[in-house]
Formats: sequence, C-alpha cells, structure tokens
Amino acid sequence: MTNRDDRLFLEQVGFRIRERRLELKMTQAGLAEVADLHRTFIGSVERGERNVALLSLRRIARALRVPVANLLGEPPNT
Amino acid sequence: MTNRDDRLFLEQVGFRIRERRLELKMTQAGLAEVADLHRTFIGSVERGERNVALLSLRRIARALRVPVANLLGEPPNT
DNA sequence: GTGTAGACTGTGGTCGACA
DNA sequence: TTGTCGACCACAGTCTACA
Repeated sequence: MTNRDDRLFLEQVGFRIRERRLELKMTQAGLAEVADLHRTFIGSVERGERNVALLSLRRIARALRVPVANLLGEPPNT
Repeated sequence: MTNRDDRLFLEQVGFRIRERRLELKMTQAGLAEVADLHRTFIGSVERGERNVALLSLRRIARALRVPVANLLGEPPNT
C-alpha cells in the first residue's frame, strides 16, 4: 500500500497543484499562507509524497481558486 | 478547524457515498470489503465524521465505480 | 525559492464487541 | 445491517534549521 499506482496518482495531483500555483505566480510559502498550511507540507504534496486529506486539499484548491475536482486529473463526467 | 463549513462539506461527501452505495445495493460491509477499508470506517465517512484521505477516497470511489469528482458535489468547471 | 531532515502532536484508519 | 465505544498504530501536518 502506497503502491506504484497510488504514488503516480498523488504525483499527478501534486503536479497540477504546482502548475496552477505557478500560473498564479505564487510561491510555495505564499500558497501555504493563503491555504493556512505549512510551507514544507505544500512542497511535499506537490512532490506527491503526501496522502493529503480531503479538507487540506480543499483548502489548497480554494487558495488556487479552482474546484477540487480540477486537481484530480480525472476525465470530466456525469 | 473542523468548523461548520468543513463539517457540512464532509457530510455532503458522505451522503453522496451512501447514495451511490445504496444505488448499487451494497452494504457498508460489502463496500468496505471491495474498497479494502474497514466497515466502521466506511460508516463514519458516510456520516461525515472523518476527514478522509485522498487515497482512501479514491478506493471508495473505485469500489462505487464513479470518479472521485462525483463524490465532491462541486459545480462542473473549466 | 525550494528540498530535506528530524522531532513532535493530532487524527486517519483498524479491529473486536455489543446494542 | 448499522452505530458506537474503546484501544491501538501509522501517518498527516507542524515547525525549526540548513543547504
């Protein structure tokens, strides 16, 4: 558990967060402050090292002004 | 932290999980087995008592054969 | 500006038992 | 069949410090 597939998924989520953050020209520290999370934690999430909890992901999504779903990289649906 | 808004969000996610589970005529124990999570944990998630982690939410979504985004109850976007 | 490392606290998640 | 109640362990998330 935390097999290859899981890691890949978390890495993709992390990558989308980073992409969006850079799009907004924010730093990790800046995002951390808006999301009310710690800077080092944001960094490890972006690297796909953390199995982030739903409420934290939502805080990040809000700080990036996108729906949580946009960070998941799933096919749009139903 | 775990303010009213957060609780409401988790409750909505929980409700969507329960809705979908009943649609598939599964029991909590049945869902738990397919998702490889514990029965009591599924129950508490459905009640919105748990800030479920992303990988666990994904396991649940897969067991319910829906994208994770479908459980979030967000407006479709971008 | 970011990654890493370590120590720490709270809670995600397991499990068994009983209503 | 589901909710609840502990007891328990792993890890989410904080924080400081240094490259």
